[in-house]
Amino acid sequence: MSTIKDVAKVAGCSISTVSYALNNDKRIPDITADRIKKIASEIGYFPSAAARNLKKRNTDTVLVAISDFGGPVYHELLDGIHFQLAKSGYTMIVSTGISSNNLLKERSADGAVITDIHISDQSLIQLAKNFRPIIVLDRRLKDTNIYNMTIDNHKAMYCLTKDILSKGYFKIGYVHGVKDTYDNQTRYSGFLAALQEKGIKVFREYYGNFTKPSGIMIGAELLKDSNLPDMLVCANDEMALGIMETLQKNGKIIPSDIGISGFDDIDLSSYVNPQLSSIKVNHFEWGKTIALTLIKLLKEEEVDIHKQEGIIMIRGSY
Amino acid sequence: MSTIKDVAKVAGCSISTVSYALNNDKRIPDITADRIKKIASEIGYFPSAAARNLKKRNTDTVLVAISDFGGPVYHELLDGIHFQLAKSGYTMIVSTGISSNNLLKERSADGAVITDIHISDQSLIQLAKNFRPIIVLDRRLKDTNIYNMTIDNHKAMYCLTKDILSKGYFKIGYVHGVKDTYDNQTRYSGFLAALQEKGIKVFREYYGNFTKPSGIMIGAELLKDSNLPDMLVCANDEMALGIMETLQKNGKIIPSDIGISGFDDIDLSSYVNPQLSSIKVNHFEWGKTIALTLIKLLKEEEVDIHKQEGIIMIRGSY
DNA sequence: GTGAAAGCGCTAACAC
DNA sequence: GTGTTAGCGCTTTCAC
Repeated sequence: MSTIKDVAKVAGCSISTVSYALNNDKRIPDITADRIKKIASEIGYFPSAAARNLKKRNTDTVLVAISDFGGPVYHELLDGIHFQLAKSGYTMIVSTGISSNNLLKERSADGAVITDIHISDQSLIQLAKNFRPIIVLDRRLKDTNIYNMTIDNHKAMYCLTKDILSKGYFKIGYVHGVKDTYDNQTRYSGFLAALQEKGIKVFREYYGNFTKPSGIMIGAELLKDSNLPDMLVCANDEMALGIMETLQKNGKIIPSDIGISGFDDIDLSSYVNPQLSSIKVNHFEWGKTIALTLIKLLKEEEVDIHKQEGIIMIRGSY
Repeated sequence: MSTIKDVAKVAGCSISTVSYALNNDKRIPDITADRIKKIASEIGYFPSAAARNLKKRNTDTVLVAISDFGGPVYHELLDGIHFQLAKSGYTMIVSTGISSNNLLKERSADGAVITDIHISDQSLIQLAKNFRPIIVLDRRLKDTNIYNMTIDNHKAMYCLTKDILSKGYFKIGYVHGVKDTYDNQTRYSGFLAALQEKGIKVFREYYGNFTKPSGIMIGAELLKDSNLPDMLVCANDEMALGIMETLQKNGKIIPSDIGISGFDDIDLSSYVNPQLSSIKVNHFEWGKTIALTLIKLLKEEEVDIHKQEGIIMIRGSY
């Protein structure tokens, strides 16, 4: 492993000159700088992140902490964040579980984006005190260094429900995800707002947990019911898909017997028949916005945090 | 930001005692150690990764560099690697693109797992010189610090083809992925080996690029052909799915008109009708094996590198 | 059992 | 334009 000293030795100058040259300090004339850079590359020198981070007290790195790598939603989000970060000269690292904790508390990044329900509000608040800005995507949380950027669930669900109502549906059931999550609550509230505006009551409510198996169970429950809703608004696609599959297997026709809608627009929703109407978010764009916001925060510039809009995808399922 | 000095001040001892206590050095009696730990936690002290890494010349961190976050295969692999790494006290970071390069060259991790075709063999070899062990999953490459761990494509494809032959198919076509990739070559060679064993010639070969659109194009090409193969062995699922969709849309019945098989067993392959026969790898287990191997390498223990076996999933598509 | 001190590889203030 | 040097926050050797 070569160090800055080795470069200085070969170049016949001091280590500070090497440092200046490699960091493009204007005081070093181009000829000298180029010579030094050439030497550095010849002997295969790269500055040590550890040493630089220690001295500069920053890492030029952003951490993205996620729950797991299997979520159907994250890919474009991560790609979008990385795209913007790279463009601005930052390095992005992604982590899960205990690794996220280690990286956060030992300050291995200058800022972080969190979408990991396994990290409690408590420990996030504690971590944030020692840390630089943290953007949370999966909850609302107000504290030092913590910023919330969420999808405008309420608005998107409100618009979707208005569209459903305009199609003449009125026996409308709602399928909840995990009850006290931010996503479930805000989606539900948007749904309710649209119904209330028309003076319509919720026909029935069902309780799932955002997974397909919970949708399958709700589907089975529905089949026993002689007085079915004519429309089912689901808090996410996975449950909607589970319900749809169960209903169709048992001879129900969608959308003529019963309409159904989801939220998230996962890939599979375009593969089923009829295609599932849902709400989609341009995650790549959202990722870019998040990264841009975090970069401003890191530079201590003014930020104006806004919610990401959902896009309503009306297809064949209602 | 509190440092080790702050803890020492409050505890009324030297920084070395704090360091010993926090690192569970047996020389410090439990009573003292506990007192110091309590103080540290009270003032919210966590050691700085940068300082520790610089002094210890290691990071206890492993980097996993991937092509992008959208690949259908990676989730369980990453989860498997993380599971094992966490169990052994390592932190895992995942990165793509330029970030991977930065992290690698600045030695932000002690070892790395690479599955990113965008990193050239050349730069990998160069990076590996300065770096600690690197395990590559997506190619064969022999050099200092570089270790290959791959799926036994040849064997899996050989076994699948043998099974296909035993079902009586003999006009067998092969659908290539990107021609000169490791995956394509080894899968093809397994296919050929099984045919040769029976003295059967390849009926026809088709050339795709591992994507669904390329499968769709091959499907269109097939439809123009009056003398179709009776079986299509594809280098991966995505192409197989594209072909299948195109053929079915045009009235061909699978498997009676033509059989088809894939490789990778992506989720979607169980959703189509008939379900696609394919080769599956237990990626979570494979991830654990990879992590275990890397940990041994980091500890400079003996390793015995073996290929991961594929599991043949015979379903309805042939 | 505890402390003083050296030093990991850099950056940057300061001197010339 | 270049060099000397202090010091970032730790770990660890050595002394006591």
